Order: sequence, then structure tokens, then C-alpha cells
Amino acid sequence: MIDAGQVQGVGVAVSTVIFALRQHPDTGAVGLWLPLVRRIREPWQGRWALPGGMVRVTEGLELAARRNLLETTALEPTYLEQLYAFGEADRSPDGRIVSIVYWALVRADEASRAAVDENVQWFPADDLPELAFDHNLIVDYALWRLRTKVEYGRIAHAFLGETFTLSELREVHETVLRRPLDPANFRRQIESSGAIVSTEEVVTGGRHRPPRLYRFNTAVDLVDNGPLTPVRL
Amino acid sequence: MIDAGQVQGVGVAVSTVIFALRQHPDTGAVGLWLPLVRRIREPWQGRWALPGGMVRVTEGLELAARRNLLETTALEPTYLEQLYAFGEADRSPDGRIVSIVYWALVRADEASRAAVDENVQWFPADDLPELAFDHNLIVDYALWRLRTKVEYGRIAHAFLGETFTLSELREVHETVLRRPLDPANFRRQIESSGAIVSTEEVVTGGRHRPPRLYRFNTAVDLVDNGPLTPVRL
DNA sequence: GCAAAAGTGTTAGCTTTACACCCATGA
DNA sequence: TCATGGGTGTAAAGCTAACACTTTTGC
Repeated sequence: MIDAGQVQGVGVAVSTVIFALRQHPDTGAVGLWLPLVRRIREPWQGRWALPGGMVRVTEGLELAARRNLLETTALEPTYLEQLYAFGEADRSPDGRIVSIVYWALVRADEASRAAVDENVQWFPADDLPELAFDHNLIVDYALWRLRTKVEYGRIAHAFLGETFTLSELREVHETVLRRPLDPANFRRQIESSGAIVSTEEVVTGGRHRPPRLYRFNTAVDLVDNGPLTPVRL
Repeated sequence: MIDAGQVQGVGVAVSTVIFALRQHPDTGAVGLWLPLVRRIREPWQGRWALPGGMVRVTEGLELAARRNLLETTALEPTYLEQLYAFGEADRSPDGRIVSIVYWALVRADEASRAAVDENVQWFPADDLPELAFDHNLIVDYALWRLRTKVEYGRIAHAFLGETFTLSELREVHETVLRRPLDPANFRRQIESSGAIVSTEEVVTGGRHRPPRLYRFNTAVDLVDNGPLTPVRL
């Protein structure tokens, strides 16, 4: 996004909706959060906006998205997928910009390393302020995509570390879907899907039976993602 | 696509993959076909390519796609949805072009009205020649999207007229999915989905029991398409 | 009557959902 | 021993897939 500079011609920008799971500092509830950057010039000076910027002539779209994220938020997401191209003629008051929007998922530990200052802040995805441009619409669409992605198995991967308990995995699903899931049925479904592999380790320290640790199955993709598969590092 | 003309800066183009159901002139088999245009200049002069062209500063992306289709093929599709933005730095040998690709569905009667000459021709989607740019890849992706779209009920709408028999509807599904469907089960599924409404009319003239005619249910969308719903005229 | 497609019925097998119940640990 | 979440069992309900069977037309 950033501003265009070019009065004639169609400009190409990339923006990214970055999701992370975070605890609300007040309520303690876990939910989806995303980082926004404050615009430092017109149009929409002072408003919060998705991180992004113009695409350089020598770089591909996805690379441009990665570079921008690194520059503005210091994040290098493990999951990055194209969301949609927004290109109505009147979507920017200042010149003609087509924005290729990506969406990304980052783990909590990665997210906490993100640069945060007065111009970069995290917001709960379900409770955003009025953003610059059509960015509220874009975030709504990204949320919808995240929630309807059938291959939740893989989506959850991006939010978790190498190993995890079934409760942790279930919590990711519950948070994304905003509804509770039956632990017994969840276990069976995820196990029979082949998406995860059991390790021999368990986690001690809780005041209950120690849960087993699992790992995502790195074998051939279970889901048909089509010729264009999203990137997973 | 068309060629860029602009050596510096990122150009924005739109292209469209247009699908129609057609009978193969030799085998008689019904399948997916799409119109291609022959390139009349470099790069890829003489090769077949998806219809498309540069986006004008004053028009939105979808409008640009519609205008181009009308100009190059005289088609006005009833179903038009954005597919993907292709923007690798090296995808065009001649300047930097980002292509926003749409996919469209047209009915057989509309398709037959399409301008066809030595520079515009229909090809079977499963048996294409080597196309210009990365257009083979793009068509493969469009085919995958068409086949995995869950809401087949709505997809089929774009291929059929106002009223249709269940056999006709089933044939559309069978053609897209490339496998036979059980007539009995297909009837029950589609009826219980609420996607179609029975009319009082039947079709006489076949040497068998006259089938009832149906109509698509225009009531509120049954499928959650998200904030960005594809256009259906 | 016969061929052909329309349309109905039925059943086996699978998946989903709800919930009861036992297990292993820390305090 | 008790509270807590980990983990297993099970049965009802719903859905899918396969296929037998009846109906209604044109010839």
C-alpha cells in the first residue's frame, strides 16, 4: 500500500494479513490477533493499515510480500498464501493501486519477536478500529478464508511448534473456529486423518496425567491443494 | 496479457479462462472447452493464449476483464470470478507484467455466439497445445478450481438455461467431474440441498417417460461464499 | 410389448456426535 | 484421596453408495 507517488498508470502493491494466536491481556482469552502499521502520510495519515508496500520491478509478488513484512514488522512467516487481488478503480483516493493481498500465519514465539513500537501494534482480529483504505473488508475476507479452509490440520501447523499435545492442537482449532470441540472425537478424527504422528515423549508437570507429544506428519500432502500450493517453510 | 510496451515499472493485465460445455465434433463426447486467441506479435507470436489485455487506469479489475472478453471474443459471461494473481518477475520475457486471472463459465448457446475466426478458436480443456507465457499452468489451476468448488449446485447454473431436467444437471456434474454419478442418489442429494425447485412442466418427445423441468432456487444463497461473492447475472 | 430413461425404495457400511467412563499424575 | 485433564468405549443418528425395482412415455 504505502502511497503511490505515481499519478499516471496502475501501481502494484502487496499487503499481508498476519494472524497469530495470542492471549488477551485483560480477559486472558486466546484469540486471533494481527499486527497493523500506522500510516505516516496521506492518504489516511494516522490510521492503522495492513503492512505492505509497492512491488519492485525485479521481484515476484510473494517475494515482495516477504520483503515488506521483514522491513515493517521483522516477521518471517512460515505460512504465506495469496488471498485476493483488490483493484477497484476508486479504492485509493490518491492514484490507482492494485493490491495483491497475502495472508500469513505465525507462531506465538515468532510473533512475540515482531518489532512493536508506536507505529506497529497488535490488534484482536475480531475487534479492529477503522482501518485505512478497504483494509477492514480485506481482514474480514482473510478471516473467512482462514475459518473455511478445510485442511485445518495443516493450518494449525503454522501456529504450533515442532511438537505439541492434542490439547494444544485442539485449542488452535477451537480458537480459529470459535467453538468448543469434543476432545474424544477430535482425537479420533485427527489421528485417523494421518495428519499427525505420535512421539514417545510426554509432558510432565501438570497436575494430571501427562499428555503425549505429537508431531506433524511430513509425508506426502494429504490434501489436494492444486497446482499452486501455499508455501510452508 | 498482450504485450507490455512499458519497459520500466510493473504492468497490470487481466486474462480470463472461459469454460463452456461442448460436444467434441469427432467423438461426440461432451467436455470442457475454452476459447483462445492467437498472439499477433512478440513475445510468443503465433502461439495461442488466454484472452486478456492491459488494465486501464480508470477501470476496476473485473470490469477490465469483461471489457477485454467483449472485445476479443464477444462473450459476456454470466459467471465471472477472480482466480489468482500471477506475478513472478520472469513470467514474461518482455517487461514485468502482473496478470490478474479470472475464470468464467458460459452456456452453450452463449458460447456458440462467440466470435470465431482464424485468431480465435475453441480447444478442449484437457488437450491444449503449448500456450504462450505460463498459460498452460493457469488453465490447469482453473480446471482444478472448477472441479474442487464444492458448491457445484451453483457452478452448474452457469452452464444451463433457466429450466433443465435432472439428467441435464447431472450431465453437467458428470462432465466437470469426469465420472458417472448414480442418478438415484444424485436426485436425492440435489433435491435435499434445496438448490433447485421443481416446476410443473415436463419435457415430452423423448421415447421414454417425460422428465420434469426444474429451476434454480433464487432464494438466499445456500453456500457461504464469504464477503467476496462471485458475480452471477 | 419393448426399450429407454424417469423416478422410488431399501440396505450395508461408514462417519458424526454425544456422552459415559476409566487412567495417571500432582498437590 | 481428590481434582484435573488424558485417553478409551459405545451407541444413536445421519449420510453415502450400490443396486433392485416400479413408472411412463414413443415406437
